[in-house]
Amino acid sequence: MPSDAVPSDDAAADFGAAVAEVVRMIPPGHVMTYGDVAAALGSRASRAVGKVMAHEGADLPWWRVVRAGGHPPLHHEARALEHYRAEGTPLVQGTAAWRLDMRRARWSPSTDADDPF
DNA sequence: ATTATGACGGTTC
DNA sequence: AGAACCGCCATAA
Repeated sequence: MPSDAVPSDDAAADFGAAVAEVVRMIPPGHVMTYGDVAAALGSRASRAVGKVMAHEGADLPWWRVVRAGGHPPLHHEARALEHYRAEGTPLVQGTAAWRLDMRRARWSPSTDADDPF
């Protein structure tokens, strides 16, 4: 049965696993934009990243992945806010809304550079 | 191959 | 600040 393998599952898991890996290495108190995550994979598929999160993000700290500009993931801002306050993510106050302080919250995988290659 | 969609990004009005 | 439009990439049908 090993000769069968699972091509379709492998192909999708490649991008999905890459996204999951990057998201999992984001430290608390910091966030990455969908575009940054995609850029870390060498792609610009910010949308594909979001789709992966929606599908496999159930096991990932999805709240550490936000949109550009400092806005949290759509349909999840309330839940994300709880996590940000709990982890000490720098937030900025608005008149009727809040946003992340990208200047401090934005983080990059190269910052911690655990990757030898 | 083609079409439509998506937890997006950026620009423009 | 909010809405509209286009661009970009990956996935599903």
